[in-house]
Amino acid sequence: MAAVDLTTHPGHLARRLQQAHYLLWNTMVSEEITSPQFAVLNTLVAEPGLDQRTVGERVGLDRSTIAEVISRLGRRGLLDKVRDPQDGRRFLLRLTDEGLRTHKKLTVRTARMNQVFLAPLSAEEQTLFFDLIRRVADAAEGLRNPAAPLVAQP
Amino acid sequence: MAAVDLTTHPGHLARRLQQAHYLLWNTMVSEEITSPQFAVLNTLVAEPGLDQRTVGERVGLDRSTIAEVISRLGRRGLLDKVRDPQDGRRFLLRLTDEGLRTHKKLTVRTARMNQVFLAPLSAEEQTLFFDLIRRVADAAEGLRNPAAPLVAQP
DNA sequence: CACAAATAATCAGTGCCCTGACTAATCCGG
DNA sequence: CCGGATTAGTCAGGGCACTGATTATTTGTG
Repeated sequence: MAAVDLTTHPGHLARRLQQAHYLLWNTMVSEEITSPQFAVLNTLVAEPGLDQRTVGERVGLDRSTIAEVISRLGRRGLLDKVRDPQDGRRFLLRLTDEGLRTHKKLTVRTARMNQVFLAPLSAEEQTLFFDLIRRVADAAEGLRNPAAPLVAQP
Repeated sequence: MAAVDLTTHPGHLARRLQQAHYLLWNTMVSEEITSPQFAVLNTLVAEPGLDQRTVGERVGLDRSTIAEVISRLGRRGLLDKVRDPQDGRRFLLRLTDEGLRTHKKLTVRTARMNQVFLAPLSAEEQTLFFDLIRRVADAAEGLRNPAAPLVAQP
């Protein structure tokens, strides 16, 4: 009695979507480098010398998780970590040559994978897909920190 | 150079969407019972006496993960596990009264949470949101097991 | 200047998620 | 009826994700 239909639950759908993506990534992109790891590499290609916390902010990972991911990338020799001489709390991150090469290689494969992943949708639907997901995710994230409400609510 | 825009990567978006959902679930539904745990409870409300593997299939979890989730629910006294007398490999699962009560309570809260989560979208957009995600997830899952192609590809 | 508040990173603990290797039970063809 | 294939579940191992507590450094104020 009273069981609900999970296919109308966005959380369930989100989990399934991510699982599907994980699977495809593993077969089409890399078994060593994961999608969050690629996101970190990508961020450091765009902005070399960022500190750990900021990288986490860019890719959407909390302080603990980003530390683990970076430690793995460091162990694989894809990035270097040095204390910020200006601020002894920070570590500054920079890709190694190997890290840059890896990013380049995976960028190509990732693009291919995205095409396959989104193939079931038409071009307009793909745009909509991005837009809808982004709006929902952004809104939920906004609830996290009440922040300064731009408009006063009566 | 050559960094890509992660906001056009479905995998990145899917991860962010799930994180946002996790957050909202934690604050609006339960800090003890997780969304996958609720999915298992829900499946057993609909079909009491299912075996572990089938429950995993229903909610989209592999044999290892479903075993962990079920072990946690068992420890909390929300379900019972008994050997199938007909097939000694299987365990049959059934909610306890406490499990049923928990499911009922969370069903209400989950519905409220889904409303908040989807609030940024209009009714038509919500329908589209489900449809697009489902199609992408289903297609990717289909790539997993080649299965029997219904139509011959020339 | 000194001390409290804030900040960057780590650590411990919990839970989800997968693969690959293994055990135990059942099924099926000879 | 018996031995090989299949199937349900476990276990080891790696990675992602969060919270709460702790440590080290910096900042900001009296």
